[in-house]
Amino acid sequence: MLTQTPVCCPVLESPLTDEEAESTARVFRALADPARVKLLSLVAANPDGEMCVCGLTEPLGLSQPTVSHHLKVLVDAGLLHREKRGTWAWFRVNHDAIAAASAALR
Amino acid sequence: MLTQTPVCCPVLESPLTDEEAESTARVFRALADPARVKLLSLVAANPDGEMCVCGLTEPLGLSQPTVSHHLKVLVDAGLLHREKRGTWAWFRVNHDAIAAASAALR
DNA sequence: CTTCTATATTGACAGATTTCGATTGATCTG
DNA sequence: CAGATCAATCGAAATCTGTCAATATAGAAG
Repeated sequence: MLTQTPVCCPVLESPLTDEEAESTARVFRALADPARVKLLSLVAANPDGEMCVCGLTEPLGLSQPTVSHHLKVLVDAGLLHREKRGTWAWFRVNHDAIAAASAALR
Repeated sequence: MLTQTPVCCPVLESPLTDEEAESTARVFRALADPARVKLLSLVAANPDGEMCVCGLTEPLGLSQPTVSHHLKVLVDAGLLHREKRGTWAWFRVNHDAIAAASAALR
């Protein structure tokens, strides 16, 4: 259960408050696992810009529940967008959130 | 004991290999804790561009060994540079590494 | 050489994370 | 409705992480 949407704050400009540091670290924590980094790159690299779980399980070499878990972490962090269409769940990269994370390090 | 220097790879361009994903996640893992994000911002915001452990323990509200631990994680990830001068250890932000992490998300 | 001071390391513990198998829920198809 | 398929959730095991107190190390000062 997510209580608030994570927001990335500029890290190098001025000392962050506890809340800002917590919120920023939350986003980077979502990027702190190789499986999730790979998931992001797989979804982003797909020509259609979206993929379903069924297309992600095999290239990751992890079980379906594990992939589902990692996708949830990315969605909760705001880095992926999930859309359920019929039985399938389609994921797209949230480029705004990624850009915010990138900008936080400049 | 660090076996290899972490390298950030562009996440959104093409699917990453296992090694690239591992290496990239390692850098973000260093940013995945509020104490370390705060440490980075404290060092970066300091006019001199460097700080010693003694100046970082109090604003973090953590014990000296814990701060020392977090600083080691940041140094191992290449995000901070440590220079021992006498009894003091001075830390500077490695702006190249930070820029690489930022660029990996573009 | 002894003492003091600043960091680093060790050891221990609690809590979080990763992972899977089994199950559930939801939707499509016959 | 019955069966099949895709994804999410649950429960549990193993591992990793953050934290501190205690100790070690290394340089500075007397």
